[in-house]
Amino acid sequence: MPDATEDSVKDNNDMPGHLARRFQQIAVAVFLAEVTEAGFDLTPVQYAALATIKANPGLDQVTLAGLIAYDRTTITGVVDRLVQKGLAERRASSRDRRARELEITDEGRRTLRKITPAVESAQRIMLRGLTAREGDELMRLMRKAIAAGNELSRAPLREAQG
Amino acid sequence: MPDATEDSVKDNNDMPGHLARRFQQIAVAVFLAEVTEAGFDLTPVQYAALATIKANPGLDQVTLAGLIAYDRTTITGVVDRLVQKGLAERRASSRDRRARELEITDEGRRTLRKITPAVESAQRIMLRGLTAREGDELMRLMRKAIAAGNELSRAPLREAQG
DNA sequence: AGTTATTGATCAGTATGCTGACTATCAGTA
DNA sequence: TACTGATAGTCAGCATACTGATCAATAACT
Repeated sequence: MPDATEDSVKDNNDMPGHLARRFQQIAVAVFLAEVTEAGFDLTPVQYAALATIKANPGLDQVTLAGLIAYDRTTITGVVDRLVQKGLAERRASSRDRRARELEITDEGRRTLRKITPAVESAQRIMLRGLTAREGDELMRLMRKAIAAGNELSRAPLREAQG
Repeated sequence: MPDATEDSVKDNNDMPGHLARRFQQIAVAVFLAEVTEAGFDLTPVQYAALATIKANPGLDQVTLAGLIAYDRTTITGVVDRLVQKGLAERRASSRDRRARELEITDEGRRTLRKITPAVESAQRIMLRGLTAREGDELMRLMRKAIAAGNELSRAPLREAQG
């Protein structure tokens, strides 16, 4: 029985930060379970990076980081592992010798195509307690809160520049 | 300009998992910014653990993990750091020699009391893009989704046993 | 009692994420 | 052209989180 006397501390369930951590924790677990069961070895971050590389061939790492709101220091390791698995390639840019151009490999494309059902299944499972309308509303509210707080983390979302 | 031809991959903003990661990322950044500005050095996880230890004196690490839905292997390091900072104590249990009983120290109590405004401020800031009603609704939907997915992660929420 | 199963805690290993620093390179300007 | 500032990428260090293993101790069962 919790000792709540003179307690200015709210219950965890009233803390959006705690709920966010918990929801994300479940989301990651569901993603990994579905992807593993489908026979693949790819984390949520690696999946997002690979899909973004495919959609934006030749992009550099900073752009990739901005498109999915990672820290640029995290991207280094993520791309390392994608390259090591043969799913992506990292080439020196000809226009800017500081930059690396990223490309998806055929194997990466194949993986992405075959993994999609598992990923979509995962998204459904993590919302399975909600009605379709509630799921949409949850996503809308998260999008809105995220938009307002975008600049507050070190890794804000950045649009690709034309 | 993204190449979306024949793309079965949905936009990131339609993926609850991605939105969850992003929202949590902002939540952590806001928490750390507020707490640091208030002059403290405590992570969200450390704060949650410390508050739970205070509310449940003498609890063991597995119980603590269950109350805030951490993995038990993560708790070891978190408690290590709380002890090292002098905010909590870890004692051998007399009833079960495998277990450690956790207690908050006076300094931990003092820290918790003084840090509370910063923590509450952080919770407001991470919802600042939403109306009060929307913030409540977001929390309600997250709670509902979390309840349905509780058993899907390795670290589900567990009630304290009487 | 003796065997088995379970449990509390820790550890090794891996993968995010972050801060802050550093190198190499590029861009703008005096 | 030399200087200044900004930028791309990496690295060291730290703190979550997870998987799977191990050890000691307890609980359950025969």
